[in-house]
Amino acid sequence: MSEKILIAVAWPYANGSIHLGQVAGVYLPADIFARYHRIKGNEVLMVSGSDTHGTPVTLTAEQKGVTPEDIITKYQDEFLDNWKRLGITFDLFTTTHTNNHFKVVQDIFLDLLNKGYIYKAPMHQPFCQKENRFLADRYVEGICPECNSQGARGDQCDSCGKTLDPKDLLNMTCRTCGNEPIIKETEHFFLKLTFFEDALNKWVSQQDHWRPNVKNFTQSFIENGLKDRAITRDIEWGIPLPIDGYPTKRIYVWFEAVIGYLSASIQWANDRGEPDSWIEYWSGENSKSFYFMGKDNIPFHSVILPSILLGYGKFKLPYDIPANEYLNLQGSKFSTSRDWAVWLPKYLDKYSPDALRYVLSASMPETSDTDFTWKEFVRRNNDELVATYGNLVNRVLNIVKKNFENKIPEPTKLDDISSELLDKCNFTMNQVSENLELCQFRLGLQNSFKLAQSVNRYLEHKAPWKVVKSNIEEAGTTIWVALSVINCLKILFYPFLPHTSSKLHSMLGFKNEIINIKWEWDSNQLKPGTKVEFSGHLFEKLDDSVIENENMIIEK
RNA sequence: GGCAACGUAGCUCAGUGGUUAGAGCGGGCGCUUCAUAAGCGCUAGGUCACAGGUUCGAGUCCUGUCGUUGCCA
Repeated sequence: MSEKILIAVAWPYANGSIHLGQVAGVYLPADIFARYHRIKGNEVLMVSGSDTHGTPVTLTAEQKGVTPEDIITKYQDEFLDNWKRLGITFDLFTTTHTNNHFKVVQDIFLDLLNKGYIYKAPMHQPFCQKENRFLADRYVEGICPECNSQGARGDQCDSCGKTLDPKDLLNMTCRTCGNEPIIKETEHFFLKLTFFEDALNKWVSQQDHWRPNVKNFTQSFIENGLKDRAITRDIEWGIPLPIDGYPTKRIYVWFEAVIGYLSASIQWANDRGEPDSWIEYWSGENSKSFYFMGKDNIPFHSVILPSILLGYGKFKLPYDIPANEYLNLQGSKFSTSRDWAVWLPKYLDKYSPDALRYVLSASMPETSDTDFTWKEFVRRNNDELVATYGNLVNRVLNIVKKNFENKIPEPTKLDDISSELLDKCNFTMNQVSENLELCQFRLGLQNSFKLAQSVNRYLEHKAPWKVVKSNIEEAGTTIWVALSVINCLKILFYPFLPHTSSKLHSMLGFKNEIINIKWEWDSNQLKPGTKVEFSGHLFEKLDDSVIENENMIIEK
């Protein structure tokens, strides 16, 4: 029976380009998972969108002298273009700046307010008297009380790295007008996380299928004591409160952004003209939800979102939260502000999407931080992707071209080694299936790759290029076996390397689109006599000069 | 300062308390030559950071030290 699989993917801030760290940790694993489940025959809903309401967005807009709308439009367009080129197949990639999202968030806010899970309380914030507004953390700067350096922001000192409370800054000034703000009392709405502590604790302790890092982190987060958190701010950019009397307050991003998964699901259902079709994904018996994100986002999905869902009461809690660690760049964390990154749009302008998908899948930070270097990128592309897989397809199709008039040969009797190799296809399909369902993407890729190596070994042993001179039937059988396994590789690699599998699909003589394939393999899928067509190498070899050139760009 | 994670082959990384610690790449030797100088086989290479402890048994669990990184105040 087919399942409903909700794939909820963390929302990128719409104030800068996507970098490879985000691809490796979030978007690529989500897409591999989605593609697998789709061809497995499950119904998949994969949603995400631009996070448009954080202070990063307003700050970027002010720095560039444009409106926040200009910024989010620009990056929303860029993200959509990037997903298309890299092959990240969202069912909907929306933004948090839509009427639908506003309405869904406000409904939930009201519901939780009425039930007492949201309450009002006073707090103290910096206030600029000249501009007559409260200042978000990043809108104030001053002297760091820790290291005495100038220019520390309200939330953090860039010089010593300490995180700060704005009211501790010395000589605090307003970042836009330069005046000294006062500390003023204001009222805010708080989410009563403390109320859900016991329920959360019980729920988390039962999640034995979670990754250990996610479960451990969440448990210690809860054991350290949850605090009710303010979910409103005195700002202009964001979602207004759905109650009278607070025209200058907005709902804070970390409350509304996680609700985006729900509002996006509703939007998706409306857009396809079946307005109730989202419900099964959120509350159906036969549904499971998976939330993909980087490790910095774990508590938002394992504590805050579940609290909101528990309070609202109608929907299932996350089934799994396969958060990844970080992909570092040459040993240091990717950093947007320091421009220490490899940017996805720049990458896609120069190199192939599947090369990146392969390299990042092979070194996906599933259990610990991993490292991206251009040297390793070129090496994996050339020595693994091109040499083992690309060359395999190349050499086999070449023999078909030279000796079998570009037609799939007719097999005769199979010897043991041939049967064993065909058996290994079924074995690998099951193995990789299990890997992917457990979100072990790196292992799944490795196991698929082993099958490609087996075919190379098989060819070495059978030497059809020799046998063809004396016994064309036997050579034809060998080539038929090799082609059958290559057809299996096409399926196995499809979640990882969709563009390549698509190309291979038509090379093997199939006329339908790749999306119509199933996660099912049978050696009879290849029909002897079918014309195959070699339409160029699957992968391009990269010159070593790429390493030097790209290193110069990131270290500029 | 507090907390957490990590430290395994030259490099990048796997290793649910249980044989002699693994893979890929790189190194060395050989075979092959259909193929994008690709492929296949063999081989070398480890005090599992260090020191204690628990255990019949520790890379794995505990304590401490050193080192790296991240998060928080």
